[in-house]
Amino acid sequence: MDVKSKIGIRIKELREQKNMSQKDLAYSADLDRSYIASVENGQRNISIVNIEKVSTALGVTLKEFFNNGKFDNNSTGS
Amino acid sequence: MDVKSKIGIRIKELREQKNMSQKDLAYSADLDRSYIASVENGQRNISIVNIEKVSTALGVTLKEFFNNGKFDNNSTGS
DNA sequence: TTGTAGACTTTAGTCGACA
DNA sequence: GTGTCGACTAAAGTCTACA
Repeated sequence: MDVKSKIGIRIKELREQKNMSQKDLAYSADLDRSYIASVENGQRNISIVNIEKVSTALGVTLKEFFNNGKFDNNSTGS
Repeated sequence: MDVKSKIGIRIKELREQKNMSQKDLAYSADLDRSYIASVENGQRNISIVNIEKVSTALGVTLKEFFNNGKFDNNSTGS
């Protein structure tokens, strides 16, 4: 599984834990809702600045965001 | 301090631990050397795909990359 | 060995609309 | 509430070159 998908799944799981809609998250992170949708579906290569915005909106630090089994192995080839 | 600078410092510290030059890292991560330079100096908003490439080239997982005091607090406002 | 600059191509990210 | 599409603007990332 590639990083874009991992990030998307992580965002979605944190968002649902907070009972937020994509619209809520988009507003709170100051990003476009349709963009959040495509990121969650692993279609977009999100930048670090926006990952931080989303993390903040979800109430976690970057460290916490990445402190998850999904990120225990990189998908990049050797 | 903003995320772009934190990422840059983190990359540089890991790179120096491995005794790699920017050129080595660029080659290994399949990115441009001048680009690595500007990322290390906090001038670029690197994307997640490239963060993973760099992490892999540096021999750490994404989890390890972000498992660092610098990422304990987000710089994004409230 | 690293920083930066300029010109370039590709993609991130916005916005409105509709299923 | 979410996915996607099309058209748009801003910015990522490449490449060559020189201090």
